[in-house]
Amino acid sequence: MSLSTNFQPLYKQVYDTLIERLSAGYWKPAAALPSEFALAEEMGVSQGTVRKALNQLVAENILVRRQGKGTYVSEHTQESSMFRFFRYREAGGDDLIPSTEVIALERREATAREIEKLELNTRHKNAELGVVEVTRIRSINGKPAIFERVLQPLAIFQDIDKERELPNSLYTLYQEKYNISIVEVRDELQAVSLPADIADHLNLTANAPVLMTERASINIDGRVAEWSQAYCSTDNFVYSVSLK
Amino acid sequence: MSLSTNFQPLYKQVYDTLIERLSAGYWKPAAALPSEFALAEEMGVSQGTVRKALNQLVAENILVRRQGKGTYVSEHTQESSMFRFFRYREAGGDDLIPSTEVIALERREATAREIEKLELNTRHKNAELGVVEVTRIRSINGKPAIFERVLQPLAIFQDIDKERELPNSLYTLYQEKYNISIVEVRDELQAVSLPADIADHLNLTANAPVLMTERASINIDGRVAEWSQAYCSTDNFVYSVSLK
DNA sequence: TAGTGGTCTAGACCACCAC
DNA sequence: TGGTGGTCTAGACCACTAG
Repeated sequence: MSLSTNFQPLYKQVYDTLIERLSAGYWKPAAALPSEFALAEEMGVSQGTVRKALNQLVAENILVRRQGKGTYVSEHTQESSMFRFFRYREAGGDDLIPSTEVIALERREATAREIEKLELNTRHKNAELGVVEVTRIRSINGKPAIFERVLQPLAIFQDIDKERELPNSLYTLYQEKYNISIVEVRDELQAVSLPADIADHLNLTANAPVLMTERASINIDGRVAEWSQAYCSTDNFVYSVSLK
Repeated sequence: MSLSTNFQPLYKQVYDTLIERLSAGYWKPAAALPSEFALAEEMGVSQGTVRKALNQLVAENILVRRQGKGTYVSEHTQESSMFRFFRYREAGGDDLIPSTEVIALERREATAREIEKLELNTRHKNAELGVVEVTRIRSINGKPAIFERVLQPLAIFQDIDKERELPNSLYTLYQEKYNISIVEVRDELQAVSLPADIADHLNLTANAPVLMTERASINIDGRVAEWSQAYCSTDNFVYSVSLK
């Protein structure tokens, strides 16, 4: 076998091993990892090589390091999830914290388009095609602002429709109960006329121009874990994003 | 004087020095920097410390490294600028390359809001408040899709209204002629009703829902270099972005 | 005081490129 | 063949944390 085709730097191999363990839930959220020297000895590399892999994971917000204490699995708190992935801001730029109310919850089969968006067909033949659809209203300063439908594949979130209560930011639940750590979201935005049936929920007139966002949320293992669609009035706020 | 308050790691000092030189145009776009060892000797640090600073600049797309050849200043080509900062995509996800037509060009005073957005007041008292406003139509597949107004402060872009021709992606011009390297853009998106005077330019009906984006473009020195506003129909495409 | 991560150095070896 | 960046190691010293 040729080595050149398979060659991976040691730090990359260490990185992959760590990702694998984190994906498998080997270390729980907020848990401390072994020290750099301990990991280095276990994997048979130098401490500097482990450090390089750890720094990469820190850059991806998967780990956090605290000088003098240790290296920890990032915890998706309500606040950090909001701050990181919730992109609506006041026109001035101030952060907004929405409150959230679930208005419907249904277990059903995914449609063809949803199967594609959730990449359910690529998993395996005879894949579980059931999903839970959660419909929520998110309010800002007490006023309804965002109408959102979230799709959760049952293949990933077993019996999530049996949860007693859904938190404001679902990602904390995903991490704690289902070993799903969202590390990336992919948004697609369009301006559309507000559908009449949604207008009621937002106290807006039908056909008002609203922002429609579709979001695929990516797990640490690189696969789509959740897909959602939202309608948002941008009369009082903006979708704010920085590209580097 | 206390050292602790001013303490900066060596690699950070090297980084700052390099940023300063790049901002000043000490190295031109596409130019090769000295080798790691040469920089290390010049700055009195080890090669590993220089490497850490260089890698940071590579991560920020400011430098590119080619194994066996050297380290170069990133060049803002038409293609790379488009791919990096132009976020409109077909619903399927394929890249779009717009063509661009300038329909108006005016030199005038900035309004109060524009002064704030361009941060002209923070530069110095008696700052130059003149701007050039370029109005452009960007077409995709030959059909007008985006109506855009770009504001260029004369304090940064001297006599830019005298340019014979403006390229499709302005950032290449900024880098080549004005020593401005855009390293970040901050977008704010809203859904609005298409104003009547703009509807004509886009062959759309007035009041159609369109995406309105406001963009501040940030120079390598961290300051706003350009501010623009655009109206875009999203009937056939989406604004696509990934958050990590 | 002991253990952790943070910085910095020096040096070895490899892969790639150009002459 | 010589110069460049890419990887890896080993070790020193510092700063922070906790008992």
